[in-house]
Formats: sequence, structure tokens, C-alpha cells
Amino acid sequence: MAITADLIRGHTETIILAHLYNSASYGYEINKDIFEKSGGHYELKEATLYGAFRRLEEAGCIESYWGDETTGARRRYYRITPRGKQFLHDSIAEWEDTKKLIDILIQFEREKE
Amino acid sequence: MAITADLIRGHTETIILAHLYNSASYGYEINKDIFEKSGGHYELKEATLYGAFRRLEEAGCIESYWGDETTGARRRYYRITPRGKQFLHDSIAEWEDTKKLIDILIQFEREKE
DNA sequence: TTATATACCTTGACAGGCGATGTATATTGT
DNA sequence: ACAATATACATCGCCTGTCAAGGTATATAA
Repeated sequence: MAITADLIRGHTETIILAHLYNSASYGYEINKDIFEKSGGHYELKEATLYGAFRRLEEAGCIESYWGDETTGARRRYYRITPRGKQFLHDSIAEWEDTKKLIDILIQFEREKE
Repeated sequence: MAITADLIRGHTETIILAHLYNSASYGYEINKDIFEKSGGHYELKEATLYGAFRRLEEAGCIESYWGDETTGARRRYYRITPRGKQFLHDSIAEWEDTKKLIDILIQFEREKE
């Protein structure tokens, strides 16, 4: 039942912050980048994406502003804040710890053959 | 905000199945094992544990039976089924994929210094 | 003029995890 | 004798992140 998407739960914000680290971007583009970066294996659902933006902005990890496009659909850009960078560093450190922990916990003694 | 426990979400069933792979056990003991195996860094909450047992049993991944203790509190033992072993193998394969995917998605271009 | 791509956003439901609480038995300390 | 602790089970209601579905609007290609 559990598909990959289920295991990514909790990493959405980290993924977004990593994409914003060096340049501001907007929802649609971020999601396309993630899709390509994942080799077409993963893509955020829009509701998940915008939910994460809201939480990150409330937490002061990102700031948003409207782009000045004169043509095409309007875009809301997001830029990462110093707090967001700190949060990203902490999240990645936590991920490294969690990875090790899960690897230990799912070890099992294989039956002798 | 996201603490380690949040990132373990979705792995509870895999962790339990790994612990049951070679020998049946019961809730309290499994949780103690996990606590020790994690070096005291992680422990399942009881509600989480028993909820996972229920789901795993409904899915046919484990079977339960009462122990025959003549003293002390009764124990409900769980043993893994062939279906559970299959599920475990699949979950671990999925975890390996997910690990790689997340590692790719949280990469970011570090600023030049 | 219809479809597709770009781009935003919200609502309601679901599922896993958690805090709190409850039950019962056995052992250890005072 | 009594309290505290450890063992061992289980449930209830809440919280939170995710998702399916739906909605709005602009520009371009068929």
C-alpha cells in the first residue's frame, strides 16, 4: 500500500528550501524542477506544495512576492530567508541521522540457507 | 518543528516486521528492542505500536496468539507470515529507492565563498 | 474555438502518529 | 502492609501532512 510518496512525507519543506537555496522561484517551476531532478519518478501534488509554502512563510523560512510578468499567468515568487537556510541545514543533518537510524532498525537476521 | 519521529512515519510497519523476521515476539519486548537497537534514540509510542499491529494483522502480514505465561502479565505474541516477509522485502527495496531520491532532491548548490 | 500549457489556490476527507487514559499482574523497596 | 515501579495490554480523540477534486485566469497552438 505504502508508495514512495508516503515515505517522502515530512521532507517536502526540505526539498522546497533546497530548490530555493540559490535562486528564488515559483510554485509551478519548482514542481517541474523536482519532477525532472527525480527522473520523472516524483512530483509534488499542488495542494501539498502550496500547503508547504504557507507553512514555510508562516515560519519565516521563505518570503513571497509577485513577479512583474507583463504577459502570461502571474507568478508568485518565493525566496529563502536566513532562517530558512538554517532550517535547511538542520533538516539535512536530521535526515542523515534518520537515515542511519532507519537502516539500523530495519536490519533483520536472514535465515541460513 | 519536525522531529525525528516525524521522519520515521511510514516505517513503523517495516521496523516491526524486521523485528519479527526470525522469531515471534510481543509488543512490549519489540519496543524495548527498538529502543536498545537505536541506542536509546528512538522508541515507538504504544498507540503507534498497537495501531501498526492491527493494520499488519488485517493485511495478513502477521498472526497473533496469546502466550502461555503462568505468571506475570499476559503477552500477545506476533509471528510474521509469508506475506509479511514479502512485504518486508518490498518495503526495504522501496526504502533504498526513496533514500536515493531524497538525497537527490535535497541537494543544493552551495554558495561560493 | 477548442484544447493545451502555464500558473495560482482552496476545500474536505483520510491515515498515521501521539498524548492521555485505563486495565491488570508481579516485584521491589521501605 | 503499602507504595512505587516494571511489565503488558489496549483504546479514544486530536493533530498534521497529504491528496483528490474542484475552481480561476491568461496565452498559445491546432
